Amino acid sequence: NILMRQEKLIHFLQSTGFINPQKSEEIAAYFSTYVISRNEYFLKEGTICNTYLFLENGFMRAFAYDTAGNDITTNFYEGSQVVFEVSSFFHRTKSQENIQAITDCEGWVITYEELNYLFHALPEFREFGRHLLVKGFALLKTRMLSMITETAEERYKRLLNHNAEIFQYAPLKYIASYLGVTDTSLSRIRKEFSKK
Amino acid sequence: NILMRQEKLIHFLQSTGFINPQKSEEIAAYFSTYVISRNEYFLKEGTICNTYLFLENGFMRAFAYDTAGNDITTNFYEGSQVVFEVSSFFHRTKSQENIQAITDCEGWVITYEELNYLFHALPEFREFGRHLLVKGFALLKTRMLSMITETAEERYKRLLNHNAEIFQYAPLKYIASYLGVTDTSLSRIRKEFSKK
DNA sequence: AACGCTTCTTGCCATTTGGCAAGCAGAAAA
DNA sequence: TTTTCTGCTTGCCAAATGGCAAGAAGCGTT
Repeated sequence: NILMRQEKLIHFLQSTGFINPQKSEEIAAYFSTYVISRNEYFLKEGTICNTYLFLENGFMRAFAYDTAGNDITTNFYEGSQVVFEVSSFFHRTKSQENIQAITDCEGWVITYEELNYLFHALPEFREFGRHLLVKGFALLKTRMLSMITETAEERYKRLLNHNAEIFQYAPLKYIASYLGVTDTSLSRIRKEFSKK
Repeated sequence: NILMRQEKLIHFLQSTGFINPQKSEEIAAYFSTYVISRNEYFLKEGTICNTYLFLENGFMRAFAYDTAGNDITTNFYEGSQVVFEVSSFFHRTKSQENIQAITDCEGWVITYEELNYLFHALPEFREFGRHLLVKGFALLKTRMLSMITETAEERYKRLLNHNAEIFQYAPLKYIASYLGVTDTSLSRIRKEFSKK
């Protein structure tokens, strides 16, 4: 039974308080199942992000290449989060980022057209969408401030406290570039940290 | 004549292509004039941001305090931009940031209630609002990537190219914390840069 | 004009982080 | 099983950035 399996999605839709249980099920019905294997791409740079994914299980990461060709992790995603490239999705422009599964993943998706239809038809879903967007914005601002005011070790601790599970699945180099240090430095930071 | 003086606002409303000239004037009519003198606060931390400001002339900056009590500039604003703290405004929560005029400023404002009314009543204004939000998000992502991949000197050059006017009005220390360096270092970077 | 205040620069040295390369261990592939 | 590849660590040294304090320069106020 499909509805049964949408439990997490329905719960997520209700989580902000904008959408009541009945509407949640209604909205969830628009979503299709989505699975992706480890190392496969959800989004490739140069393409337009057309899929709005609710990630139910698994881990993913977004990354971009800097001018020297280094792979920089820009974000990590874990279960019960939405995954999409905001700018490409809403502005219908080519993405500058890649999004890749770092474990096998399962989730639920709708297309841009479907989402837009729902936004126009359901004010509460619109509010919900804006809430997520604003929350993501605020999170990024916090991370920016952390990048300016904290040392690499403090940022490491912060990630360890808030997203400990990432460390079980992502190789060190992915985490290092996310924290804004080299993998060499992160290895040393981790060594220092383990002494304490 | 008020309408005359709203030229910049009306032009701004049309700039994304979502709002036609007639609707622009209609929407602009909801805005009230706003003036603020140098060093005065548009928003103080601990209060809820209730004002959506279109800045017509002047320069402002947002800043927060880190755990050591240092004042960190999180953003600069110049004419023909909107100024508000996204998270506080939309989530109705206390702001963790301050926003301050760094020159005398003039602009146009609406309240949260007015903006919300317009969002619900006018789909095109809603689109416009989302467009700005997404654009701000994308800009912050770019800045984050720049913070990770570029040296302080490169970030300095980038700011100089994109927001040269800021340098005429903001003291060095404001710019330094925005770039993620100390004012001492920025002074040296600037010295090195001027040699070339 | 004189004073106080802020801003900016600079010297000295410490700390943080990076770059490179070697080595090791474990996992995946053959 | 053997081979190959990837991920992680570590030593050595360089580069970037910070912390502190002194001094110079500019600005506004009285």
